[in-house]
Order: sequence, then C-alpha cells, then structure tokens
Amino acid sequence: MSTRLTPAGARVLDVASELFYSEGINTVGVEGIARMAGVTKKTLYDCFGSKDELIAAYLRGRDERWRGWLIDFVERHATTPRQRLLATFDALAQWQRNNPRGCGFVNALAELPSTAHPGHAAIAAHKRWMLDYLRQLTVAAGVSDAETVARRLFLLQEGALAATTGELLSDSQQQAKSAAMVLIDSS
Amino acid sequence: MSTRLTPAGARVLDVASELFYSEGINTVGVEGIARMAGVTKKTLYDCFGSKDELIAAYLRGRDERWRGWLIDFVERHATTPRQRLLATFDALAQWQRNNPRGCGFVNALAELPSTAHPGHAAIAAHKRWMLDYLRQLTVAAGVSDAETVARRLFLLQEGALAATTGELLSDSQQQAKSAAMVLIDSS
DNA sequence: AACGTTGTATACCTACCGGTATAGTTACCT
DNA sequence: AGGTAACTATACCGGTAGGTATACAACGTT
Repeated sequence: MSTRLTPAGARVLDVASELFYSEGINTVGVEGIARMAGVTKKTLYDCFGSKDELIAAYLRGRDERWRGWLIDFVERHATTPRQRLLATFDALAQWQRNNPRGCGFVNALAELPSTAHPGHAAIAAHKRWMLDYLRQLTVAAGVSDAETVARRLFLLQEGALAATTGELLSDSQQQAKSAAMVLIDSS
Repeated sequence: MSTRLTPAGARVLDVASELFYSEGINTVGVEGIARMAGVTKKTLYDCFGSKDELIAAYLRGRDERWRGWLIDFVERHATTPRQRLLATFDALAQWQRNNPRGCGFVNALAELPSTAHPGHAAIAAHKRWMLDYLRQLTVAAGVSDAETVARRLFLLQEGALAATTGELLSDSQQQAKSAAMVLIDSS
C-alpha cells in the first residue's frame, strides 16, 4: 500500500473523487479541487505530485471502495452461492442510485486514451477483479462451464451500467438480473 | 436535414470525427482540427459556429454512418429474421475492428456531463434507434415477449462494446452472441 | 531548544484554450 | 462585369490550464 495520506491530502482526494466522477476528469481543474478542499495548490502537489497521479489515486480509491461495498452487500443479502451470484445484480442496482453517471472506470477510459496514463492500471485491475469475483461465485454455485457463464454475466453487468447512464432503459438492472437467471439455469 | 456542407466543412467534420473518437472530445482542440483539415479557424467557425456544434455534428454523422452500415450488413449476411437478429452481433464485432475505442456515444456522454449540450440529443437518438431496431427484429423473428428479449440483447451489446474496449475479454463479441442465442431460444 | 513535517498565502510562469476581427483572394453565377 | 459565397492568412482577445517559487506559521518529536 502507498504511504498514508495526510488529513489535507485525504480532503483533496475526497473532493477530487466526487468531482472527477460527477463532472468528468478533463473538465475539472486542480485549482477548483484545491479551493473546494480548503487547501492550497502547493499542498495538493506535495501530496500527489501531478494531476495524473491524483487521477490514478481517485481510480484506486474508487475501486477499493467498490470492492468492499460489493462483498459486504453480497454477504448481507445472500446465503446460498446462487443467491450470492444474483445478489451482485442487486448490488449494482443499489450502487447506481448514488452513482448515476455510470461506471467511473469506463468514463475514465474514455477521457484517458493514452495507455501510458498511470490510471490505466487501476482501470484494468478493477475490471479484472470484477470478472474474477464473478467467476469465483459461478464456481461456488456449481454452475457447469463456470468460466463462460461468468463472462456472460460480466457482459450483462457492463451493459446494464451503460444503459442506465443513458437513461434509456428504466428497468435495465432488473432486466439484466432476470437475463442472468436464464443464462445460469440454462447451463 | 441541415444545410449541405461545403467541401472545406466536410473536411473539417471528417478530421474532427476521427480525432474526437480516437483521442477524446475534450483533449482535441479546434486549432488542431483546422490545421489537419487544411483550413482556417475562421472557416471552421463559419461552418459550425462553435466547438459544441461541431461535436454535435460529429455525433449525428457517426450515428448516421452506423445505421446505414448496420442495416446493410444485416441484409447482406442474413435471410431469415432470426439470422438477422444474430447478425447484429456479428456486425458489432466487425465494426469494432475499425473502432477499437468502444462506443463513441458512451465516450461522448462521459465527456459531456451537461445535459444542455447539443450533442446529448444525438446520443439519445442513437441509443433509442438501436433499441428500436432490435425490437423490430425480435418482433419479426416471432420471439415471444419481443420487448423483453430486445432489451436484454441490447444490454448484451452494450456490455460487449464496453468489455472489448477494456481489452479484458478477447471473446466478448462471441460470448455476447452465444448468450443472445440462449436468451432468444429460452423465450 | 531545535527540527522536520504539514500546512497556508500569494504570486508567478508558460502554454493553450475557444472564439473574434480584419483584410484579401479565388471562383462560380447571372 | 459585378456580386456573392467560400476560403486563406494572420493577428489578437480574455480566460484558464497545470505546475512552480518563495516565504512563513503551526506542530509534535526527540
């Protein structure tokens, strides 16, 4: 793990995370972040070094928060392996109520085309973990061809995330979940 | 329809479309677009009025190109209604070979959080048309509960689009198609 | 009592952004 | 021949971007 953040650094990261997600990465400036965090630009640069590193820290933090939240949600709402698998869809639906602008990682990828950007590792790690988690649950649920089903469920979740953002399908989360049931049971 | 474009205007739109998609909207400046199109900024502004309107024109043009290409592909590769439905997945896979940065509309949405942006209408129209087209095909294929299946296939396609961008699933397109078959046949 | 850390305050830098103004040129239309 | 639409060339505008420099005030540690 990286060095612990100072109080001011934590405030900066909180504000930046909020703004990067809701306003977009490129449209938010470090000056505004510092001001809203009640901090000087100097402090911001002492803590993070550059805007790009601040972006990477935002993505890492978001991923960490998501993982903890998801695992906790699944454990609290399901007992059997199959229930756990389906609970991930409920978790996603719930998460989106407070995160209406879709997947922060997909959005970040859209704004950071350069593969060299330090944030890319965090994005890749997030997606990889998500797929691994689904695979782990399909295996535990005794699904035959767990790998295939996990991938398909992953696609459904990515799709539901994107579709909700466009506000086109009001029931996309429910739709994804019921489609998931079909895919699980037909394997 | 809008007024026809002048040759210089068309060149600007071509360059802008290429750059907006591959580099991102906010990271590309009008100065660079004009230079690469062999055109003065004055000409660019005479033709489009503002960068925001140029962005909207890019999205409208991309949507138009996609629709024509998709319909043509489906007609050339399928004869029965069910084949047509499945051909949309092949079309998407083929399209992505020349469009590796995912859905231009999802990406644009990530970069344009303000609902007031003129590009939003084009994004919404694109997604709406896509869902309508799928619904039309499911109905023609005689699928029971065509509306539900159309929505689910839409989710799969959105997911496959996003997953391919992340380069996580190499077979996401094939996976989406076979999942679609399961969903269609189980209805 | 001295010190490194964490922080504030402020001013500044270069670079580029979207957008405008002015003047002059080509070419087609009738 | 005259006019208009399309276009080039160049210079400029205010604003803001990311990032740096300097000076100074708390602070807990040892």
